[in-house]
Amino acid sequence: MTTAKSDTIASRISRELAERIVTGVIAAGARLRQDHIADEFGASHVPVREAFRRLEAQGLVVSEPRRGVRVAGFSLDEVKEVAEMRAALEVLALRHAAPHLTRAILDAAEAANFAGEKASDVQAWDEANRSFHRLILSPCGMPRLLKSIDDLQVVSARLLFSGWRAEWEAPTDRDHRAILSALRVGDVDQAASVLARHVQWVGQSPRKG
Amino acid sequence: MTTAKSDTIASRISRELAERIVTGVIAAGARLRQDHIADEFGASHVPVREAFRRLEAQGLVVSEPRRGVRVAGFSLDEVKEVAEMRAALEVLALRHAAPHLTRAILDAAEAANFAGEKASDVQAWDEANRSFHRLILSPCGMPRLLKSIDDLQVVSARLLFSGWRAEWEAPTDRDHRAILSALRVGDVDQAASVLARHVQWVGQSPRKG
DNA sequence: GATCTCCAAATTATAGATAATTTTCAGAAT
DNA sequence: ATTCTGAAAATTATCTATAATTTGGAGATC
Repeated sequence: MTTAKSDTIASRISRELAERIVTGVIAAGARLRQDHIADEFGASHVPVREAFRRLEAQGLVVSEPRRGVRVAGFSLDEVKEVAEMRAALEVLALRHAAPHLTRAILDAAEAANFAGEKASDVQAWDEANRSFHRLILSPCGMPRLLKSIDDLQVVSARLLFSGWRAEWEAPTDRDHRAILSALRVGDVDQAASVLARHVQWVGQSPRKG
Repeated sequence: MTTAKSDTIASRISRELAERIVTGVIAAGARLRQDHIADEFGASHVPVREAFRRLEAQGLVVSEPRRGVRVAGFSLDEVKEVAEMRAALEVLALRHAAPHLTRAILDAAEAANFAGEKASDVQAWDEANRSFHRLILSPCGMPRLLKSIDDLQVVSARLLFSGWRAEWEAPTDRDHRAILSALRVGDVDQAASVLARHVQWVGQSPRKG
């Protein structure tokens, strides 16, 4: 819960800002002023600027040379774009991960899915959903690919938090189950196909679930 | 040729360092020391640090919290990984770009391809190759996707420059031609399939063409 | 009343200085 | 000779100060 003691200030700031952006505490398009943020964190603006660069790399903010930094907007088009990228990359990761998936991993993924279905708020569901995907994709052993997927997933999460918020109920995740079933019987194509559809569906309901 | 006058120092430094890394002037694994680089550019280390963050985002350097920054290595595995990511993303981009491709664009791509075949050094060939891909993919209208592809292409280029160097001759690019032919007759699937194979081939010859 | 000009305030970008951490290496102990 | 120990040197991370640029708006002009 508490920040890992010996982390750099810049990374602490970037994590905190990322969370605020994803959860909608800071709205899309809002301008981020380095001095104000530095004040708030009791730091100087130098680490704040570095945090900005990281957020920029993740696609959470956009920065114009001498005109400052603002939270990246997310139009329907952008959401779809991210969803399609995720679909393409997650399918790639799954194909490479499949040969290394063990019974134990699939069981863990099933547990994560179950946790998601029992989640009482968006945060918990998101957490479980993330775990599920990470569990079945990590064994691909492609760190750069996994990093990209992770960044895209973070951006996707903005949609999740913007759409609902208060009233929310966990959907029974048929897709996840179908993916697991297919993987258990070694039908990678089927699993990949469901995964692709699943990821794109997530990016399809910008107003209504 | 001269640096765009009113660019920020940080971005000038990051561009310059990126070029050195890609062309192999700075070797993989080499440590980058902020003060030394700052001295060399006649700047302070603050913009150097920001440049580091950008290079990190592009995957050209890796940074460990208080232990500095070093040029990212590129093992065979990493090269393959990047190639596969490129293949997946370029195919996605092509599928979205295809409906917007005009005769004029395809002609321009053909010209770029021709320029590549006549290129006398690696640099020129790389430039032409980049143009070709950019021309046929840009019309997809997905800026984030294009940015990702661009970053991956930069990383791929390291391989190119490391492998050859002095003696080098431009290959007649059958794949590019095949892609254009397929696109001209509207066979997107065929074009996508050749493109995927093509991109992965590039990442396949780490020692020998 | 609307638009333009120019100055003040706010903000970004860079420099220079300082604190904290890691690396290096000489010398002691085994 | 090899492995520890510890202090000096190098390096990273941060802070404070300054320069340069942009933003916002008051007052003048049409």
